[in-house]
Amino acid sequence: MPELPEVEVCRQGIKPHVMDQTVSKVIVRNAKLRWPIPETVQHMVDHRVESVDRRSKYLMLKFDHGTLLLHLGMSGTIRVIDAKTPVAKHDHFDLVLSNNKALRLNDPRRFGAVLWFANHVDEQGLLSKLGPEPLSENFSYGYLYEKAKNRKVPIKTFLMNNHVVVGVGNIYANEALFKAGVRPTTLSGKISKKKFDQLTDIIKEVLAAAIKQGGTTLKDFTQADGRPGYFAQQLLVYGRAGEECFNCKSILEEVRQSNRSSVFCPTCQQ
DNA sequence: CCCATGTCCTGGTCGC
DNA sequence: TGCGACCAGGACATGG
Repeated sequence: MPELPEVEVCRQGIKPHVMDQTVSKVIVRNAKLRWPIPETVQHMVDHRVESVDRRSKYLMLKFDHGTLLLHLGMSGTIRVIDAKTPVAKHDHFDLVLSNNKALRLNDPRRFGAVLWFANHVDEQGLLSKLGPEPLSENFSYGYLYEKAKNRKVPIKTFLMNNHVVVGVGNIYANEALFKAGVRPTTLSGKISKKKFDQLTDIIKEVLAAAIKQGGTTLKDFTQADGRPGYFAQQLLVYGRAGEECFNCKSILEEVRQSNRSSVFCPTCQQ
């Protein structure tokens, strides 16, 4: 569920409740996430949240003496709740705040992460090799073209590589390539600068549109099954293999690339 | 049994 | 041959 738009929506949603609050308690119910939750998360107690930022799909809560890094993995969700809300299955971590609310992480598959870094988080290896934010000015015309020179990896795999650009997951990679009329299997190094620049615009548009609708996801989030469907209606190719292309009625095809499914229109994406 | 929105790590390949 | 960049696939855990 968490692609970049949802993480950004999550950030915007939790920020007003968390900003400037002091941590009163840190509860670790299950430390076994992607990496063990370190004991040092207790260092947050009695310190104030100074900012709520995002880099790639990482949420960053900054304190005067360090940074809490949160990643939702494949199945994580974060909610701001009353601190006394009964614990549910897979509620692994709470950050209890002085306003009697808590930031609660639920993550069935436990691919997420909760990490504490004293001082400068940006120097850590996790963030140091990441490509530009797709919605920033650093992701500009010419960037993808230069980065793709001499690369033989298929464009779909290229776009999903965090060292190239962050936040483009499987769903949005499929969608952006359809909108750009580029077949996912096309070798990156063979794509023209013009087409790459067009793709740059489309990636920004698709992600921005998804963030805009993300509010709905957050609002519906407390519902029983919590499964967001907000983007499902918007998807043009993802999950639609075997169905008709909305543009030309051809039957959409599916291939597997790097162990992930790619869906494309054989007519519109030559 | 199949599949699944992420991403780190390993080991192999390629090209200079 | 060496080295570094690049790349495919495995691994993680749970649920539908």
